[in-house]
Amino acid sequence: MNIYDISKLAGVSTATVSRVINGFDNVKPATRDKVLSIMASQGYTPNAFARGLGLNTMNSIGIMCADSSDMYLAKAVYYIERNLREEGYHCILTCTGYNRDSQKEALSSLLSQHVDCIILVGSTFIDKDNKKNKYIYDASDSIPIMLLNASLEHKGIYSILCDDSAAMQEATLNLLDNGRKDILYLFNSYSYSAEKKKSGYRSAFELRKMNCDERYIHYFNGSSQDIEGVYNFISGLAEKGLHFDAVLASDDFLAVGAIKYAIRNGIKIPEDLSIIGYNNSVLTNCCEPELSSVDNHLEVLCQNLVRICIGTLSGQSMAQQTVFRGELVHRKTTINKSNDREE
Amino acid sequence: MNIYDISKLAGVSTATVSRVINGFDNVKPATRDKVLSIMASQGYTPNAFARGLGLNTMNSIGIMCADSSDMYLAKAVYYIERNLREEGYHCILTCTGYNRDSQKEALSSLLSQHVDCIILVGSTFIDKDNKKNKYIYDASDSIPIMLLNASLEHKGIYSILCDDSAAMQEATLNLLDNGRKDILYLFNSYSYSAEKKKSGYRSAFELRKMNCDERYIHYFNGSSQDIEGVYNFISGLAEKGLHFDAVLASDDFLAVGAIKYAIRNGIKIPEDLSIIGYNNSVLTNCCEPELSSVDNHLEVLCQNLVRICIGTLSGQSMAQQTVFRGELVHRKTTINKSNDREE
DNA sequence: TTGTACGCGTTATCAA
DNA sequence: TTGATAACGCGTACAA
Repeated sequence: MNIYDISKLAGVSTATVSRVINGFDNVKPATRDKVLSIMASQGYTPNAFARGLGLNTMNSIGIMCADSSDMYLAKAVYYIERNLREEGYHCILTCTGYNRDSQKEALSSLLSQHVDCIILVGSTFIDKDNKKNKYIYDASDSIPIMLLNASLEHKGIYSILCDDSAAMQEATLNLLDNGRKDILYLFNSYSYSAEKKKSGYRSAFELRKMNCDERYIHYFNGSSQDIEGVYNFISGLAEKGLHFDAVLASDDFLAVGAIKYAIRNGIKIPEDLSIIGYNNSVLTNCCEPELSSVDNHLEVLCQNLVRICIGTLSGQSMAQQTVFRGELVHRKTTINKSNDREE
Repeated sequence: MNIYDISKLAGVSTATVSRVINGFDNVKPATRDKVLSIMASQGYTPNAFARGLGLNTMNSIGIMCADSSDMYLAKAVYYIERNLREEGYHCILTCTGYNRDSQKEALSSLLSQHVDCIILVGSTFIDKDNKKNKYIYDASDSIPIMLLNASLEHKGIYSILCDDSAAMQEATLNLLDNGRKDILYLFNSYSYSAEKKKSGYRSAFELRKMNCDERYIHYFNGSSQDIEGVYNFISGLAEKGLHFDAVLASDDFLAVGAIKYAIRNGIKIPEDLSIIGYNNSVLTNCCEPELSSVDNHLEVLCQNLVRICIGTLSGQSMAQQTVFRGELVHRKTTINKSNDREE
């Protein structure tokens, strides 16, 4: 069943059927009704491939993310997909992993699929050595590229992010201003976003004219599922003589490991150990005491990303960089001398 | 740059270029090399839409899931996407939500995109009233439909699932055989899979010639993010006089709520309260004590789903229903008199 | 308001 | 081993 069949049944030309399909108003109402009823009775749907060939688009958008089973990335993908779908686009999801070659391959695969736009979810796709970002710059010559939680300055690249540095600085300041001296900083990635967080931690010390001791900054090289591993990691640091009265983590799961460490060693939270996580995920609610964490308003980020994406695709000129502020959400693992806000 | 341009530059016909592209062997090596080098130098890629129009496929597969930010579904999507990508397919993801009309709409949207196959992730798409599953049966007339964690008997529908009933029965038996009398059963869905779990709970009592008291079966109507809500829910049941010495939950987050209840009320786990969750998610590791949970081997399910999917698409005759067994993973919230296996 | 005819870029069939 | 050409099904100038 194609447009020819419909046109014959309706006794009109394919052009008229096409006009009806695409809602043009220069069709006599009687003709339109007849065509519509025949299309309905035949259950006819225009062939998407033929349409794509002619119009050079199938209204599809590529979403790249390293690991859509990661809680944070999964949420991002979810928000983005829902918003795009409402706008009539469908999403091709590719989980690339963290290997750069796989990521490049996935990108060119999407390009060869002729998607209208590609969204890079998370900063793992950006290289510190800017020359190595050429694969992204090249892609942006053919279609718009959207970056979530990362930033790259280039025509055709649109960055939507939370100021992770400021958010982490705020969290660090909260700890310092509540009398914490030895803040263990845990991170598990060297991505763009992760480095920003770390710089926020450091800058807080500068701001308070304090020395930021590098011995308190530690990289956990393990899976985000392996909370027991985090516990062992922290225990190891303590056994080596490192003393700390606070833990600040670049991800909630690391902070949960710290809570485990405190509970198992009879350390009081938050009196003797304050703990702050990042992402404000469900993990914050599943431990006792509940974890204070930085919320970077992912849903808002995603809504704006889609807004800018759609705007760009419809030819409007949109902001190249859009930055939001994160927010420290206090729960039970921090002392909050100002106001003890509850969720 | 299209196949005509390449053919001109190479001084051959488009047919020959097409043969080279598709790796046919009836091309003179010298010709092939020339065409290949020209394609490479021009950075030529065949137009996917034109190819799709001719072949009536773009090697794309639709994945429907209600909520890809749900931890369990996110993992499923991840495994499926990775496996399909390896086989040369790309995935169109649609997050439908739990509303049936939205789900139907998403399904027909995928059909109109001419995907090669549709995968329904999770049993929320299946209706207890089998007549209402017509939309799935209809779809299966045009392309294969794969069901993860659900089952429907029909030509063109392939079901891959874990025997949730048996797994839940095993978990219940473990509790009963360790002397638990009053097992609170918590669930949060009426899906196919959820009903199977519940029936497993009930059948365990039958097996032990015990009475299954319906007053112990409770539906939590809230978000999986709302662990505090679960805590309140359980507290409410206790305050109303319900006594229980075990909690069995259809999802880990419900079980975590039970752990909170025990901790805050000074109830000893597992001595005075045994708790078992379901899905064996990361939540099992982020609480203290760590949660025993049923693992339904999601990765294996997904691998097999993709295997069967690919087989079907390549014309092979594949199993209509494939069932795996779940497994109770003991951690710190259960007594395991047989063997205390650790992860 | 409607119809004709061509272009979109492939693949596949057939003939050479 | 190669080439000419007809599909594939739609959108759209252009003509009427």
